[in-house]
Amino acid sequence: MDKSYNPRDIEQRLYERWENNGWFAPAGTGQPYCIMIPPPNVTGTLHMGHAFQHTLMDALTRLHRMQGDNTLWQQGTDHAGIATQMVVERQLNAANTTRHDLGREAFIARVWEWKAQSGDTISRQERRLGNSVDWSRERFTMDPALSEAVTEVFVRLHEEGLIYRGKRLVNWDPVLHTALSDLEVVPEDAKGHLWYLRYPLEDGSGQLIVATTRPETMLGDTAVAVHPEDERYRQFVGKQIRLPLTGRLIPVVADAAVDPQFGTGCVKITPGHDFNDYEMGKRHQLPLINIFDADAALTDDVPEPYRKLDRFVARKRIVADMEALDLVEKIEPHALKVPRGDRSGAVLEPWLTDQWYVSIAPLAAPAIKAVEDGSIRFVPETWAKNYFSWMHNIQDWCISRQLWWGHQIPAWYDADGNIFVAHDEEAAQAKARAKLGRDVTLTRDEDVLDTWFSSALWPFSTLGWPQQTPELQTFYPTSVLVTGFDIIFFWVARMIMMGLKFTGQVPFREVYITGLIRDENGDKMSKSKGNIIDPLDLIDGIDLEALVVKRTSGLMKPKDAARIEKDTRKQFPEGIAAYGTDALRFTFAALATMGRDIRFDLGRIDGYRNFANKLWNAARFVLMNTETHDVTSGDVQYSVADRWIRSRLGATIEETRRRLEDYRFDLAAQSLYEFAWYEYCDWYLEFSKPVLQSETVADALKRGTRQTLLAVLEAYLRLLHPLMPFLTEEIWQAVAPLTSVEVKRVPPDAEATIMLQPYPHAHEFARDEAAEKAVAPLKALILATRQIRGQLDVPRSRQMPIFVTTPGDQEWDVIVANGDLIRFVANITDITQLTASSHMPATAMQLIDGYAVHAPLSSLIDDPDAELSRLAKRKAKTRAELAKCEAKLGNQNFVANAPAEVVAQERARIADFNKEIVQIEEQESRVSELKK
RNA sequence: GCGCGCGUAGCUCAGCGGUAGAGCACCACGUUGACAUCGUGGUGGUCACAGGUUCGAUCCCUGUCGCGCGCACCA
Repeated sequence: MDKSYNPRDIEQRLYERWENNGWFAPAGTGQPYCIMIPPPNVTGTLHMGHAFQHTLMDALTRLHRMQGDNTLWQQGTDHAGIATQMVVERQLNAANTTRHDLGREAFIARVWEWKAQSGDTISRQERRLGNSVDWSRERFTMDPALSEAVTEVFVRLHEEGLIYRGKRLVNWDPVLHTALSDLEVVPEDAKGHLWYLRYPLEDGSGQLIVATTRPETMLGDTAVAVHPEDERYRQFVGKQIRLPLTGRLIPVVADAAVDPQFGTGCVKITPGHDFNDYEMGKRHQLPLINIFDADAALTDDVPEPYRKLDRFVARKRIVADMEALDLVEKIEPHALKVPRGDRSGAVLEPWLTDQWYVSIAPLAAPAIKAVEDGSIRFVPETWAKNYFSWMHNIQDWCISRQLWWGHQIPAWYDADGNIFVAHDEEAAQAKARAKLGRDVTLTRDEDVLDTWFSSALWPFSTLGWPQQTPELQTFYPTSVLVTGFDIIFFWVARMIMMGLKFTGQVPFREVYITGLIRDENGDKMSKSKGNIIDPLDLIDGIDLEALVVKRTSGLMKPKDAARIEKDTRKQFPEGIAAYGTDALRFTFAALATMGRDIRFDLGRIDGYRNFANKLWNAARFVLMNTETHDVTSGDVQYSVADRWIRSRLGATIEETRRRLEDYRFDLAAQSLYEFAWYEYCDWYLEFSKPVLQSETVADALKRGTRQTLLAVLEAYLRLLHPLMPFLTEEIWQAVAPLTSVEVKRVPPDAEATIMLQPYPHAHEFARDEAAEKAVAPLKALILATRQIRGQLDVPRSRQMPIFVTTPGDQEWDVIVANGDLIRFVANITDITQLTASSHMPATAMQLIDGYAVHAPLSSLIDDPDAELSRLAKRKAKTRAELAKCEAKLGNQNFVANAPAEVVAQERARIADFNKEIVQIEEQESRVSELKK
């Protein structure tokens, strides 16, 4: 092995080997375990959020595969209708052409080209992240088989009356020229105005003043409404108003939906362009006037001067004209929410169109029940609340989109407007013939389905539904869905509804909701903010110039470039270092705390890269001390240290397994980190050195230590593998052959891989209380000696003797038995038990856990004050603690009410502190002697 | 307006009724054969604030403040 850990050298090579051996495909003989990847959009590349979630999914997948489960991680991508169409349209615009120039067929061909390219990029990224997805089963939402599932679902829902075509107001995107579902509307805070307009009564008896944020819609007004109880206006109800600018007569109606407190209490009613007004219009049988076209410009149904004007131009014009007529009472500033499309950012317009809808209530009821009765469990549970509140208020789902890229709706129309929904044109024709008794000319609906319609089927469409395939029977319902809270409504809820509807079973048993990855300031990462980090740049590194170019090119608003460049240069003056996939993955795991967004902190990945390097070097140490020896045959004797580290590994296995089961990847990572660094490397490797380097230690004992070094490392690598797949495989390949563990190979003549070895069980490394207890005095003495050295600047290279007192004789026996070890690790000459009659030279003293360690230092004679000040500090600390304890025990209520255990513990502490103070004071007087 | 989350060391975050933790940063010392991507020691905290419950509260409850998010309203 090389002296330094270099991830670049190992990662790609290993991934190819795993993939080429087909080890990602389900092959376990145990329970089925399946995770459906949330299919990334083929709009571009994977971002940090993907990399994060994929790390967790891969960890779970690898864990279960090692446990022998029949494990499938289903890979695939999503066609992402609007988003992808926009990307390709933008490319066309850049080339000074449009999709309309190309025509539908050529345009779609063009999108397929883009899909191939983007899909390749995504695959490459997945591979670099080490994701053990089953590539042989990769799916795309517009694959023929998946499209067939979409058609099947559409036809069946239509047959049951759960899909219907309706004419009503929808959220219309006047830039993209498509309808959107409610979920795709993002209300944005805006500063606008409230215009108070005078509407004269037809009989000349006065006027009503209406307040509106959208004066241009007055051209479509068909009533003015007041609250029925509103005394101010009761007399006007039923009268007619002469609508200014148009001269139309509209009634004054009374409706309880009017808020008398708002504005003047009079509302202009525009049923054609406002959801509330639409409802009110229905209640009062008001006519509906459509004043906007698909671009949200005014139609020919308005007075001539305003025709063809854009809505915002028309607004100015109308306000000016009203002012000229002295019909504007006043204008107030007003904060409002403007509805914008989540993709285009355009201000949406409520618009009357024909669209397809899913009748949602019958689907929602069982989906609510599934979460209520625990068939599906949210982790963390708090997200179930959000799910319920949305599901209880859910509205019918508008599924048709006026786009080209997507699943075309399987509906055909004849010349009379009859609708025939069927799997294909032939079947539609058959239906027409059955109904009309003759052949007719059919035209297919041009619209496509909301992209989430096919995503909703993903858990079963990828497994072959509507066919009852073996895969479907084996892997459905899937085990867990790992995704972000931002798509609970878009995706999770809809999968549950569709899954229950078409398979009769839940699509997954658990939903693990991750936090969102944010930048170091807590901002969402986005291209326009210029704060995106490509996960591959963390793996491979990137220099500053390349990073700046990457962040500033292809911006929607090119003028952001200067700011982005400045911020980037400030934050990454050196660019980004190459950390490797394992370090990135471990960082994601360590940051994956429950129910909290994640600020991505480069400091963390730095630390975990170092961790990888630490393991690498620990492995080198183990190998260079074991490779040239026959470790597996001959007598074996285990030292206290050997038994201790085995016991600690057992505890770590237990902890890690438990944490992974709870989806506490952060705590699993922490337990793995702490064991490797603070126990195995910091202590056990040091303990092993005196044994291995001694010329007098028995071979059996050396063999015991070598076996332990190897066995603990080998099992630990398996324990860590789900989080750091590459490093663990690379080291394991070198380590496993030296151990006596039975290596699993499938088939028997196959190459060995850590991927398919069993995940460690705690019982393989049983707890050894006696060993754990025995190591405590060794650590205490070594730590105390180091503290003396550290605080008095005594270099480690300077040997010295120590005098010690122990809490009891047992501990002293342990110290005697392991004297060589302590002497070696702490670089000590002699260890002498301190008795009342001991004669000591000038010493520095350190107390720790009931042990006192004295180190004779000639330098103390020159500077006793250094020691005295250390002692004074320690005494103050001890006294403070003592005072707290005494206060507690002085409280009768505490003694009476606290558990006996706690009271006893406090009493013991008081005794310990008192003993410490005596020891400190004795030492103080000894040192003071030196000053004389 | 309803709901949710968060506020712990300079920074990023664990913890959670009984002696406040980690990484990074910082200070001092140190290259002996695993590792300077390192080792050893150290500095650093009224656990946002105020009440309450409790023998005991960073932890449980109530309220306040601050930050973020979702839903609803929004003429």
